[in-house]
Amino acid sequence: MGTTHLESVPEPKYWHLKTVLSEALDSEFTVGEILPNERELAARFGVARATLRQALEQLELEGRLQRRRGVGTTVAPPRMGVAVGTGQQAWPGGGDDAWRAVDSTDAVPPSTVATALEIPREQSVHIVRRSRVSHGQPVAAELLYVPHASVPDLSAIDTANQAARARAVLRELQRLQLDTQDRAVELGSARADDAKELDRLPGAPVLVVTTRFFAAGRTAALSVATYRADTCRLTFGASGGVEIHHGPERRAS
Amino acid sequence: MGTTHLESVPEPKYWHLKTVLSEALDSEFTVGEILPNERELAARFGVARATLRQALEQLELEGRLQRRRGVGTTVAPPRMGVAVGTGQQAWPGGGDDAWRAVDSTDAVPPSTVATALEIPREQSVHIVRRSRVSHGQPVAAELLYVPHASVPDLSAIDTANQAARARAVLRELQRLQLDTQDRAVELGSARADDAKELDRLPGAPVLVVTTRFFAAGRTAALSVATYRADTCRLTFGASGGVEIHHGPERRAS
DNA sequence: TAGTGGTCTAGACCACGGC
DNA sequence: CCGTGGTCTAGACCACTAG
Repeated sequence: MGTTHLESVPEPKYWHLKTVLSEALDSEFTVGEILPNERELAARFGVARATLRQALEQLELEGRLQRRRGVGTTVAPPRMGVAVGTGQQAWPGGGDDAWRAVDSTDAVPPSTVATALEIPREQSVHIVRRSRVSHGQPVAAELLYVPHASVPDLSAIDTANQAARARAVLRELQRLQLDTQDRAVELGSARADDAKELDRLPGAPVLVVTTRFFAAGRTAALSVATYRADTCRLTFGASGGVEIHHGPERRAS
Repeated sequence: MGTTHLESVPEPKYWHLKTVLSEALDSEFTVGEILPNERELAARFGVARATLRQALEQLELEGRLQRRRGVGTTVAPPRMGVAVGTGQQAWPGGGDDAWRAVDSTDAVPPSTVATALEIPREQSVHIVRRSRVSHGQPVAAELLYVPHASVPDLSAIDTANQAARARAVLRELQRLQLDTQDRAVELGSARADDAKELDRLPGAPVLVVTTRFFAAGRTAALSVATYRADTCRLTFGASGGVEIHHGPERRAS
């Protein structure tokens, strides 16, 4: 990594810096290697630390770097492909699900969720919390909202064992005939509790996958899954996904 | 685990600020309304402008705000749902496609693309540029990579009319039997040219949708589509998608 | 030209992890 | 304890848009 200072160009310094660092990462660093600290990097490039940080932020957003307070900045491995839709539709919690049921509560959902579920405001639903781990890393946290009407036969459950309660709700769900489902993906920022579960700071960028499950002409369940945007590439369809990534860009004129 | 975790963790100022602003947006502002400028807001909340900006950045990332240099900060409308997969598989450019072909060139793709296409490095391919507009706003820019082998009958085309050339490539593609396709979504930041097309600054957060098209046992084409992450919610499946969102919405008068 | 958001600086202190 | 990244300040100037 050279120490050449930056020329005065119309291009913002942090943008140029990001490009330089990106190329250095490609050619001079290996995955897992730790970079010089921010104060030294800033000095080396002749910019303020805030400017250097702006470039690092971008690279972290693109999944090239990983920064951890008290530790340092390391070169991140390529994003892992995380299968989100297998093509065929299926209830959550069935068969070889990648999720682990954490617990379940009974509470009033946010009004936006109530609207999507087509139930009255202030009506409580089952809220199942699940988490997903891939390659030894936590990659997603999910809240699954299930109206009582969708699992009418749910017997009285030992409320002390929350995980068992969660599994019971999922089991009851399987008995319904799944009509269809639709899905949406958008960018969000991690709430404090999700951030903790995902081992990130609050506000970290996440991909929010919202899935609506329809059965018997109703919205039978709603899943809001929060994936780490820095480490995950969400894949849809049969195969494992595409391995397109950063790297030298070239374009015709 | 017997210890009480009542630790009074001082919440970062920008995080608290974001919460306060978010609530204010719900209750005291209407879509399209312009906020006080950053210097005034910072003074009003008793923080430095940089701190205030950190909060605004988050809200913009979540699609709550839109900031335009020289103009001001406005309350953004809810994200628009943008259909990305209709469920059934289809070639790009067929029928009622939401895309507009811009031009086409013949060039060597990035090495990552060459790998995905299973072609040798340094081998040139057709690169079709397309753009997508929704509700009067540019929402996505696409680069479609088509190996020459996929469109062998493409006749000599008037290279002066780039748009016609692009349409010709797409037309030839339809003649192939589409076997299957897979798709991946990940977070990225807009390259300079994409940013310009999307009417955003370079580095703006985007959702990158990579689609691989298989035909005759080969990867016949590869699409890399870049969607504005601030204004778009990508929807999959038959219906229009879910309308999960932050708090109460009100319309401007 | 006036006012906005975008960039940048040179400091300071804090929270966390490892030693 | 020390070194790391995370937060915050109080300025400055630049780039853009609109009247």
